[in-house]
Amino acid sequence: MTATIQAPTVSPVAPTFLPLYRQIKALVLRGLEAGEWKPGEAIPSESELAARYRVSQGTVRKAIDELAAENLLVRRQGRGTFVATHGEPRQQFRFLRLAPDHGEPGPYASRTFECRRGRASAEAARMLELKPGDAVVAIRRVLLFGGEPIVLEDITLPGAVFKGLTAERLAEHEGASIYHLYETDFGTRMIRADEKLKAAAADPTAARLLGVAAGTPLLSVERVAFTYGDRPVEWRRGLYRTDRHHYTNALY
Amino acid sequence: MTATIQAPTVSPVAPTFLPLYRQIKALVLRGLEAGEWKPGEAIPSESELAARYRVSQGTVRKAIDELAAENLLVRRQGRGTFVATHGEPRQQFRFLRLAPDHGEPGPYASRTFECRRGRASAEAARMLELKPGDAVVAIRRVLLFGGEPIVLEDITLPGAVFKGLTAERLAEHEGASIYHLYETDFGTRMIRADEKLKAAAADPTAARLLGVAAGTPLLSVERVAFTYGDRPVEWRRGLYRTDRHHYTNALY
DNA sequence: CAGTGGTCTAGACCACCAA
DNA sequence: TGGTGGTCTAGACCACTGC
Repeated sequence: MTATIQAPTVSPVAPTFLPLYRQIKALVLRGLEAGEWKPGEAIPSESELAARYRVSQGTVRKAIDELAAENLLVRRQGRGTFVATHGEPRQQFRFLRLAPDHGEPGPYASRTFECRRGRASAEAARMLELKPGDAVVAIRRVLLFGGEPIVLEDITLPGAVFKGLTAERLAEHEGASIYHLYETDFGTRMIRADEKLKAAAADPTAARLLGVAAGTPLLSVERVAFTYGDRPVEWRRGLYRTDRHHYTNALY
Repeated sequence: MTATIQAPTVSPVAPTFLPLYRQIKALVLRGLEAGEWKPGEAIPSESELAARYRVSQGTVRKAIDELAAENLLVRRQGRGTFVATHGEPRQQFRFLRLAPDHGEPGPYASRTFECRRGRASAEAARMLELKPGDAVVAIRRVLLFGGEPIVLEDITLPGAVFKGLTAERLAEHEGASIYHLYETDFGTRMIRADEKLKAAAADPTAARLLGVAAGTPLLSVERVAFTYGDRPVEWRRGLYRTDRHHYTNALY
């Protein structure tokens, strides 16, 4: 059988042949993007999708395999396949790679200093693919571990997407992942992020907020987070105290 | 068919059921570990392995899929499946995540200052799972990009594994990945590494070798690299200048 | 052209979960 | 017990490589 769900896009250089399971993957992805199934909900069973798309279950399976490998879906044997969410404890710290040098991680908390609406700087506009002057939301907060301030973060969001975001709403959400808030209150699911790390000296403000001396070396983590279709929806810069913590990374 | 290559290990908590393809994977892994096929060489075809292990080709395929996903094997359509190697250009910088802030990466070079044999410190012993006082090789070198010194690295290796390693041998190898040298000259293939990142102030020595002022914030990258069976075989600490470069990371 | 990996199918059966 | 994902098989055909 050489069923073709949609004619393979003929583009220069790129693959001249799009496997059926990739087409199915694209269709499921479109459903996810359109919100056909919400985060935490189950998508239809493999056999149901196979019937819907007129392909074998094995083909659907391979499509879902890839989406699960990309952390967009979560398979649970005997129960079904679910749309991934940042609400579950396991996903909570998926994007925060900080670990204590010794012992177990202490209790986590966040303190928001600022949450105001403003206009995108040239840099913010470039990072978020906006036009300079477009509306943005700027958040400044500190993350505490074991009661100690460890991370100072400046988060910039496109104002058009995050309309009703206030300091109060953030405070209510205290303790949970901010990505969960994006998901539940703004229908925006984070799926991927790029980070650039540097070492930087603490300026007086950062030094005060983190409780270190000015000039102390800090780990600077600049992150752009993306939702479906590689659309950037968050730009943040974090300054990490690394005297008793470190940023972990695994290479394969 | 419910063929069982080896009785599933009955262990507490752990899976009470080991799928056939995992057993095949373990067997292929054993072959890789034993050097049955050398880096860069082709392993037997899927059908050949299927016949050898008395399973279907699909089962072999799934085993190889996982090994390829872990970068231990490389599939090349129409040609075969090959043992991964650090010798190919594509693998060259797999473990070096540094990128210039602007423009293309400049030409790469390394300069080795020191390569001496010594005894493992308590810390080195812990990192490399040796006993304090065991033989080690200590290397100090600088990595240059576009002629500028950017990284200062101290590498510690278990002396028992790296017997004939000298500064001369390192110099001859100039320009290529050091992991390629480990592979070709010492039969030790790096497959995985864990990194811990911190910010640190440049001490006088580091400052001199990197051409910055003492106290300049540097990115400290501590890495333990592993070979088959999660055996640590390299411990290194790098100090990165991040005034015009940054460490990149992708989160999924 | 032969040989390799890559895709797709159809069907059987197993492991797991919830009701 | 029924439904879900997970495994395994056997066979067909396609895409790619090298001779």
